[in-house]
Amino acid sequence: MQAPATAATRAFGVEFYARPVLEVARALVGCTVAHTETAGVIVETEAYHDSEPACHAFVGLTPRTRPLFGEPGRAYVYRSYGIHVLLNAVCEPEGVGAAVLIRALEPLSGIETMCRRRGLTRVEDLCSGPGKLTQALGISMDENGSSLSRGPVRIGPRPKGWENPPVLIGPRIGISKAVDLPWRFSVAGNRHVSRPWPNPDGARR
DNA sequence: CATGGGATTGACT
DNA sequence: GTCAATCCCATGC
Repeated sequence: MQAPATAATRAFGVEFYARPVLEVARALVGCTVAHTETAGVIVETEAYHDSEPACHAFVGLTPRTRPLFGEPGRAYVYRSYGIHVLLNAVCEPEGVGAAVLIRALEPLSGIETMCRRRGLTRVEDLCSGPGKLTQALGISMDENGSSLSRGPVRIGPRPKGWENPPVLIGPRIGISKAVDLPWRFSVAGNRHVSRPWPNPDGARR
């Protein structure tokens, strides 16, 4: 008996991540992230690379940045502002410090569990931010360095209907260095993106 | 060993 | 719009 091919049963191998981080950041939009019984579709990512100062790996190899310089396809998980946990996918060959920050998901399964973990009921509030989605999926610092191919956190291909999402490219959010690099990728018009893009005409929505 | 700064969020004016 | 919460860890003495 063959089990149904769910998001949790297929995952990318190391070769998916062992290439330029900008390429992976773009490719991950529309892909799935799964942990325990919860899963979502990636609708927003950002790329970080040790050649630019916004990346933690810019300072070189330290205990904190060790996973960033390690094997591609592993999770780099860290605590932000003492409160939130952020999930990254390590990219490029070993020795290069680079990763893709997963910034927002569209919930796919386990939504009741997500609501319980978040203490909320509005679906748009569950995973619309890097700290929110780790809470909704139950991802903790324990997952730092773990394999995104074997789990417990797994990232896999785009589900049906997500084969070719419209992707917007722009500057990254919430950083104070290298603010102009257009290294943020998001699904155009998606309601689960962490923050709306500024209107070209400056008008508020 | 002491200090300071976040790849954020939610509550509040 | 402003602001505080609170942990990891890099840096400097």
